[in-house]
Amino acid sequence: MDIEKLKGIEKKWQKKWKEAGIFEADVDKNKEKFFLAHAYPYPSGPTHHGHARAYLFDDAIARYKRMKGFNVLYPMGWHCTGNPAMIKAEKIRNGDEDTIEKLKEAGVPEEEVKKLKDPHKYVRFFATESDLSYKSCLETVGCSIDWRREFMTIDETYKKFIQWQYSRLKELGYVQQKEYPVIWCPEQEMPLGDNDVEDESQGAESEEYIAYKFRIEIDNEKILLPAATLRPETIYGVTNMFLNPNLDYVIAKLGNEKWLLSHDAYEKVKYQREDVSFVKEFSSEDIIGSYCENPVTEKDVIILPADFVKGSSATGVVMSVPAHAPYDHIAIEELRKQKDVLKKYGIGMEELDFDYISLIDLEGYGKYPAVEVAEEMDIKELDEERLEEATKEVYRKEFHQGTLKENTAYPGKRVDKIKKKVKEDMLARGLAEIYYDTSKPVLCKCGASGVIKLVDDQWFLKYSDREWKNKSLDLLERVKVIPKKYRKELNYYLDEWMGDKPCARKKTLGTELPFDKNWMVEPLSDSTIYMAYYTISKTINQENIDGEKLDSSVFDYIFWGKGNPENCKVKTGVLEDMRKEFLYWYPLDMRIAGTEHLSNHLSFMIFHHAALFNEVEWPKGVTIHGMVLDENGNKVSASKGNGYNMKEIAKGGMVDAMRLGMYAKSSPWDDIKFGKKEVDKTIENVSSRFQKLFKYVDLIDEASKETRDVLDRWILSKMQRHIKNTEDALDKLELMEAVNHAFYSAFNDIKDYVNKKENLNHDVFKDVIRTWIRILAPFTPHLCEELWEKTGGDGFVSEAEWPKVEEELIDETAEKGKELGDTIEEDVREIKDITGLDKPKEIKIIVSDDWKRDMKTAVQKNKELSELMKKNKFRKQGNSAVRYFQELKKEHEKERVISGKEELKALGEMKGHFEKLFQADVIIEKESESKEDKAVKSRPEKPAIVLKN
RNA sequence: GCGGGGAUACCCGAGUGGUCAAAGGGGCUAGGUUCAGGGCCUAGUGGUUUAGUACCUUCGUCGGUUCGAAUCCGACUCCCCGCACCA
Repeated sequence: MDIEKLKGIEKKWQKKWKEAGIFEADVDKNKEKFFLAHAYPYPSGPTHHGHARAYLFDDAIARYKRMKGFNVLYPMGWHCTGNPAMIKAEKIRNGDEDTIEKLKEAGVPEEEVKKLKDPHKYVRFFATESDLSYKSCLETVGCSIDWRREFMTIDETYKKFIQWQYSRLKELGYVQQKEYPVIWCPEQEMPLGDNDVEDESQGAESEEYIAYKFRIEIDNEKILLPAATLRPETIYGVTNMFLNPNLDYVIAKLGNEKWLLSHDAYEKVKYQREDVSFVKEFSSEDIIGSYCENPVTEKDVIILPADFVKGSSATGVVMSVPAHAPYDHIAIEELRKQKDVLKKYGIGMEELDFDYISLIDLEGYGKYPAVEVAEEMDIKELDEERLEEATKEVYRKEFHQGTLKENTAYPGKRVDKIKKKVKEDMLARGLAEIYYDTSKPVLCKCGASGVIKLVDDQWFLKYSDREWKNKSLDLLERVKVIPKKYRKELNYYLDEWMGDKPCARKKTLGTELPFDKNWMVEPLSDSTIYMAYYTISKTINQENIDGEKLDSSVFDYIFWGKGNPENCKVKTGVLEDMRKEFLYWYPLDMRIAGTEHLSNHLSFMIFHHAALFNEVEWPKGVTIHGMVLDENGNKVSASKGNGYNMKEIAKGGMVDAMRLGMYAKSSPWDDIKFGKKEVDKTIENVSSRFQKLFKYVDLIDEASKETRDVLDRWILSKMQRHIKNTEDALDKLELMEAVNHAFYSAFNDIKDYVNKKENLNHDVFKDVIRTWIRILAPFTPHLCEELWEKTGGDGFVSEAEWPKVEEELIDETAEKGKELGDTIEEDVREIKDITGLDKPKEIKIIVSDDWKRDMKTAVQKNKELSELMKKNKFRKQGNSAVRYFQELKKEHEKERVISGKEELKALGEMKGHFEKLFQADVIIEKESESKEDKAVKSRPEKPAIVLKN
């Protein structure tokens, strides 16, 4: 057999598997089921070997479980709802060259690219309909999927399933409508995600300011100065107000109140409230130098000029708290020096002579932390960057460690604990309003400036609901999380981090909310319990059930057993079948997803299962897979072009080599560095071993029959251990460990066996090879099918029974004997090195006497010297016995000691091998019968060795 | 900032109290397979040392617990990942 024959091997077996339908899973009450579901892929672009790795994890497990006798359900669907495909399609429609070029580079034929302007075509192309698609990728690498259950999330039938889910969640009170601030493009009138804004704007968030309404009278009219801050508690420390004399301000009517705002702020606030109208332009210079009233303390504070106040940030009205804000402190210091400015506004020096008001106690600082930090950092002027740093420092410390003083309404309270309450109190008293702004300026890719818009009819999933959270935590507690380290993180997300989540969007590919046709279900929110859909999608596909027939009563019956099947539009028998499938396959045994999905898909799955299903139907396992990085540590991705399309690898017939390499690289949940170069190298390396494997298989026929010697017994014993170790590793999902045992260790042993054995034992060798093929089958299925067939296996190896460990073949003595042989080889080599006796004519191996073995066993049992020396067999050895005793005391080994007879036998059986290896006569003798001086040096399992010329 | 994870020899990467100078792979070195190369095989790959031995130093840094630590505890330094309405 030649490695060349590997070409085409994948296709050959994939075709046979398909024809035989061996991965199609149906209800079988006589078999235990195993249901695993990988996160269904979002087909946004071409696939590569990075994708393959994630799914190969599942495949090995699915194949192993199948061989272990489980009825395995391994399905796949396509998550087509969402925006990226829509946006890409739109770009193609608009002739965006970059997008088109990238697709061509990735291998999309020119004439196809044009067709992808339709988002539905786009997702189909990358889901199933091309060599670049996910389906092609999964099929090419040999994933053992039941394709009859395939579906897309834009199928009418699936949409009905989603609508059922959302109706029921709403009935449970878990879906609610409320106000919500979004970053908004005023030009396009749509919310802006990070993908929609220029790079420098990415990461911008909506920030909730509290605007304190300072009061002033202008022309006998009460005007409010809304000073916006993120630190509501500092209202007690305000010494003055800052307005920018060079900025455009307006007076605007908000409800019944008149506010003074920067022009920019006025434009923004219109998106946050409906009752906003323009009154007039206003020059801040008219009131700089006058006083306004702090709404909380009711004290008057002076309005000072400040160039640094920006119109684009918050309201353009700034309250100054110099004791706790370095910026304010430095601004006042600066102003004190600017006599001409003060004079211009008629501000007397004495008016700047106010004391700072300290309101927060902070350990390690005096009354004015802001002043101290500014001094420490040696900030003397309005150096924006460094003041920003200082501000953060003060803010952080005061927030986490500070306590409010007597001059506030919250004396003794920790800032971090009371902040929220201060805000609520002030809002309740009508002294302040919420004002939203972006954390940094947002520039939309269309060129417009983003603003915060308050959407008032957004639908939310109420993940903040304590009862729901508790139920979900209860579910999590029963879930087996692999690897364990992610449980903590998951627990944190569920318990603390997750809040209400908007679950609907205006514009997206997907499903309408059943109770509000203005909204579509947001793409993450339709991927929560789809594993349940796999249990029925087979029937839906086969019976060609129309979406229209799937109203909520159908799902009520299938998933809850509620209602009367007679009243459903689906035929009763079919409905019963679906119900049976669901009951049989659920719960999900293993859910696989990437780490980035912990805080969304996986958490959502837990929440939604907790809400909608009985405890017995709750998912039982969550497993994380890692991703593939290239040699520079970058994620392998279609846009970077640093990945292989699987078809390229399949051409050489090397899919299995790549599979094995991937498994061996690291644990499935860890990231692996596996760039193109490394893929090439790995394939080269593994395939050379495959070559050897073929050679071994060919050897079987030439092998002769013999009685089983120590090497035969050893290799059989080792194979039992390899079975066991592989099995144990696979049960823990430790694929790397499993491959290390099943492939590398077994390979090394078999190689060793073949090298050392003079005449192969036909029976033994065949048995070994056939065991080997089976434990390798989950990893390299195509290759193993080929070899299985060649070695006369029945049917498919994919369906073969996982080899059972035959306890009676585990032979410790043979293992020890073989080890002994290895040690002797090593020792002889070493002695030759040291002595320079390069080609000894004779090698004497002197096996230690039995009293040494007895003493070793005795010492292992913690016997004392005095006790032992009472025995004749030790006493007659005299001093040698005492010295040996002391030597043994230093050892920690607790392994069984083999007898001198066993040792002699094993060595005898390997004598021929030694003679061949060293090209010398080998003499084996007992210590007591040897005339060599060195004989006394022999130890149990460590014979003395004498080389002679 | 919040939460989670990590630091192991030239490189990648196992290893959670003694059996650890530390798996496996790669690289490198030497020898062999006898004609070029590759492939394959064998051995070596912290240091000193020896008829097959023993000792010393080492697993981010500094301390601690222990008869004994890469492994446990504390502090520190550095790195990675997630922070949502987006798949």
